Amino acid sequence: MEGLTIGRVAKRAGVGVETIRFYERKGLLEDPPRRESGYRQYPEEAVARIRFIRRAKDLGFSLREVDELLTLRVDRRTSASEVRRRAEAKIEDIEIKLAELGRMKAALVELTACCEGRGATGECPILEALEGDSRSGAGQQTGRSRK
Amino acid sequence: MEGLTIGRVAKRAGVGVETIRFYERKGLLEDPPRRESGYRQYPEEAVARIRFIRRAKDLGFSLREVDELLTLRVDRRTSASEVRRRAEAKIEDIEIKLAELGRMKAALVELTACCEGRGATGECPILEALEGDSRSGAGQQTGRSRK
DNA sequence: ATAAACCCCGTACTATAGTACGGAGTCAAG
DNA sequence: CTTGACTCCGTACTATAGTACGGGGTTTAT
Repeated sequence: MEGLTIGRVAKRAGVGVETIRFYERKGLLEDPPRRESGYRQYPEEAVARIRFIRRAKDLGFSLREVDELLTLRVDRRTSASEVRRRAEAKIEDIEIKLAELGRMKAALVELTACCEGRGATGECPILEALEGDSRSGAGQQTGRSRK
Repeated sequence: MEGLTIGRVAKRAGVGVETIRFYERKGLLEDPPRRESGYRQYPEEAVARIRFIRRAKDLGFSLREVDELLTLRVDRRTSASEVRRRAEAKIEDIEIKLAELGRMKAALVELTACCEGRGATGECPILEALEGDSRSGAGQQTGRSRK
């Protein structure tokens, strides 16, 4: 048995078969070799690639951006300096995300501290925690009406 | 002039007017008070709230998750311990994202180092950098436990 | 007081990222 | 050699997150 079938890859990567074919159509996964029967034969690395796509997507990158990340490599068409420039841009994107996630986490941590400190009657929503502590009172009332 | 018009809020938050109405329909923004003419009147805080929604979305949270983040507050319907539990779950989500972003950044940094070192003929794609290094840099302690 | 700019609402359309369907061929076990 | 699971392909459908449109009323700047 040469290579993995699409179903096996899907299972290992934790996605559906359809998703793999979809990524292939989008150019995120290159077309794998086929058996005579037409069945796709994937190398082991395909699993890592798909997992990467998933992770990046969950971090707020679009599939287009993921593709840009994945094709960041030095080859005959792309100079090292060009790759470097693009990689640095991506690093900056990531640093912004890291900083914002950090702030968000800090706000949540403060919020849990809030819960600890007061009883069941505080307010302390995340936005206040984020802004530092704007002003007291003035709390918006949430008119709950889920769509 | 009492409060901001939807257009002003949109401009300050960096979104379109339609997006604000959309968030309102989705329950992410509560229905603001109106003038007699029917015009929405927003308080200043609405801008921060919309910016928060945008940031969180760019970090890979769905609008539903953003809503969950925004409604994390202690009020009469929600006990402090419940809020605490939910907040802690969110903190864990964020820590996972932080760890993955950290790894991704490390891989990109290694990639740029690659570009530096070799000429225009290397390969060194991001997946290799990710799988390859394994034990240098990448300082995030991910706490692989849980779930 | 008039025109430009803004806002109202509902509806319809778009892009992204999948998911599902269905008829046909293929593979692995019993 | 048959059966059931898996694969092929194209097409169609879904959910999410907006965007655009169009016919009106309202504000505001000249």
